[in-house]
Amino acid sequence: MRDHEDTLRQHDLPVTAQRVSVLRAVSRHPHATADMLAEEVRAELGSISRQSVYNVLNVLTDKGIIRRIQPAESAALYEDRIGDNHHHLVCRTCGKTEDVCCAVGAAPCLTAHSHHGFKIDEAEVIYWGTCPACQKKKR
Amino acid sequence: MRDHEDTLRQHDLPVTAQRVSVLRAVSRHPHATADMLAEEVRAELGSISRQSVYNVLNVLTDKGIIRRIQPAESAALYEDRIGDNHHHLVCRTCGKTEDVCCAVGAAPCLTAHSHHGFKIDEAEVIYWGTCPACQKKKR
DNA sequence: AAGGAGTTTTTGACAAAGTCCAAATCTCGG
DNA sequence: CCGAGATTTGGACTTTGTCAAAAACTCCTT
Repeated sequence: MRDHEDTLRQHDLPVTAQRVSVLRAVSRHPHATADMLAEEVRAELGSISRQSVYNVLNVLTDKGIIRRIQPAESAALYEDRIGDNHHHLVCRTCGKTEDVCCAVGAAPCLTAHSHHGFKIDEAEVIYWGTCPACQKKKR
Repeated sequence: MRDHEDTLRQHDLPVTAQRVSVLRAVSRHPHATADMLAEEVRAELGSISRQSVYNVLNVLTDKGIIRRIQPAESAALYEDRIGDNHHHLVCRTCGKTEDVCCAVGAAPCLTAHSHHGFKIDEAEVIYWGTCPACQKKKR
């Protein structure tokens, strides 16, 4: 938690209980939604407004302290782990989300021939499939 | 339009004016939202309910006749072009979306070492960047 | 340690994108 | 042309998130 306070200060963000707690929650629960994180924070702080959760998540995302991923058909998910260009694996049935190391190497897909004059700054990859548990259920 | 009727029959879907018109609209405007498509259909048919647009789009997507893409921060987009494993390039500033041929070759990313026991069936890639027009404006 | 400027948090209204449900309408095979 | 079954409609509702103004807090300065 001290770590988290330091992180905030390093980014010139005033330290508040809400921010520290959200940061802790994200860190404990990678791939959680804003709603799930709000629950976590409430368990710790007693209460927090929905707006604050969004405020904090937006600020942290803007500063690059956390990363937001938004798989289709789902609310945004947040994670701690940044700067290592990993991708995600999402179960079509239950939504379970896992990290996947970059298949090809380092920032591979960025090699998209700078098509159409676009200046590309990120390649987002989501693998869709069925998780082990859901594979079993269906059979 | 005849083509579209045939497409529907081939998939055992009763042919309705709404379906044919939505299909035409998607075909004319790749990367359009449900809302934009509803406008198009209204221009052609006079009217269509919001629910029907969603019904039709969902059915067509389920049958694999069209494809739905859902970039972060945007409503779902629909497109005609399927089965060629192409990806997308989205402008962070104006949302403009373009097709990109698969950078590496054929279904490349699917090589994600079937991690975690997941059965992967699709690799979705979105390249984020800035389109030429927005690059100019910013300077 | 107290004061105050500038941020954050809170509250409550609002918006966009979809879904749910029941009633009305339409399609297509016989 | 009929009727069973699928589709379309309209309206309420849900989810996820943003806006704005007032209250509360953080942290720098003294």
